[in-house]
Amino acid sequence: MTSSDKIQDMLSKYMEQKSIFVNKDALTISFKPDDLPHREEQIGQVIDVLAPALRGDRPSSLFLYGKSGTGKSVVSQYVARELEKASKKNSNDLKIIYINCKMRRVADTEYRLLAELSRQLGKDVPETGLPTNVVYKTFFETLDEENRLVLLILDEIDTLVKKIGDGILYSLIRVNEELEQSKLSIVGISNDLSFSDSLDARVKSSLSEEELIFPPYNAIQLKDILKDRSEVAFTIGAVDDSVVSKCAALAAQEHGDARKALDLLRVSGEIADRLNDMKVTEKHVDLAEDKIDVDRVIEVIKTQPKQSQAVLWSIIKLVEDDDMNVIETGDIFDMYSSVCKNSGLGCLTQRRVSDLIAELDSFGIINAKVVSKGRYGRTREVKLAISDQALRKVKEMFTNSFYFE
DNA sequence: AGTCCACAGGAAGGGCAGGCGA
DNA sequence: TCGCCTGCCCTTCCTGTGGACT
Repeated sequence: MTSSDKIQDMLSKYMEQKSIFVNKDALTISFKPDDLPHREEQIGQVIDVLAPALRGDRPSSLFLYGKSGTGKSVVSQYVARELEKASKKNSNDLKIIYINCKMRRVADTEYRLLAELSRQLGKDVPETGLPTNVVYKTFFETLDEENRLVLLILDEIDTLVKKIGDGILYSLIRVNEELEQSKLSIVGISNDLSFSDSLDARVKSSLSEEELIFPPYNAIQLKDILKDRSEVAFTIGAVDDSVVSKCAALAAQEHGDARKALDLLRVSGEIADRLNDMKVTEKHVDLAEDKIDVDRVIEVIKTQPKQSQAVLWSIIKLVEDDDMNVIETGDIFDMYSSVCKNSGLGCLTQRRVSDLIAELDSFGIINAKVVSKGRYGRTREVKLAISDQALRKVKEMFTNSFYFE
């Protein structure tokens, strides 16, 4: 039997296997449900603010706050879709642009955001090369040529402002004064409740004419959501009530995050599927919880540049060293220098390594706390923030890599 | 009260790659 | 092809800092 035959054999066995999924998409965040349980009130409020768009009036700018997985994005997109539908019926044209500012290479610089906005309006802009003021001009002109109301939804707007400041928002707000034929309205979405405090007063007052706070879901509400979705996603009887309850409870512990609840249920199903089980059990949920955590860590680390990986590897080596109780920036830099020397990697300065440590902290891979030790200086105390299981996988990944051993 | 440590972290700018228009 | 512009990664230089020590 050739290896191709073997693979074909495996694939045909896979095709013969019965799946407990009917429509797995229903458990992903890209799924657009017909109903959004427990968000009726918020939907009504968003509609109240945005409905003037249907009469061609510019709606007040709107700000949605709430932790991750509380339904901000899904509600705003849901209302946007409905508005678009209604505007088509009324032959009152309305253009909606949705941008997730957390997406890499979409909104991490002023240039890219403006280029992306122009692109969504149908005007192609090169990825780099043009002066920013030219991209500005292109966007304004394209926007004005639209000759209609444009509703711009900026999801995770706090990451945008962290990266490039609030100047761009000021320009976007002011754009209405320069437009002759079109109108622009902004909906901002943020996970960070204190976000608006960091804004310039003028931006703050114009951007948050209307504000809405999305409360977290509780376990009972999460259970309702999961139940609805699992009925679409799974074959009848594949998921017990207890499994849904467990996923809901675990996600409720994590500030009522519906995304986490859906992930848990989906991965539990995938695990059951792979084990050829025709029913999802609580055991699968436990396995799913571990898997999600490990996958997240590995994914983050894999996408880091070599230098950042070398810093993390240095930290892991120090943690493994029994003599080290507390790991500090200086220790990490020394270890990092020797890792670089052994691996032939170019050695960065301590200043840069300090930034890489801060980055690893922001990814949740390590915990870095700035402490002062009196006359022995100021430093960061660093601990690993990943589970033993994830650590094992990470070590495996590093020792198998070309660079580190 | 003053000193001093070991950094944190801000600011400025260099060098590079990718891309544009002339 | 050249000059210019951008983002990105990095270095260099610098000021700031909390609290143990003197």
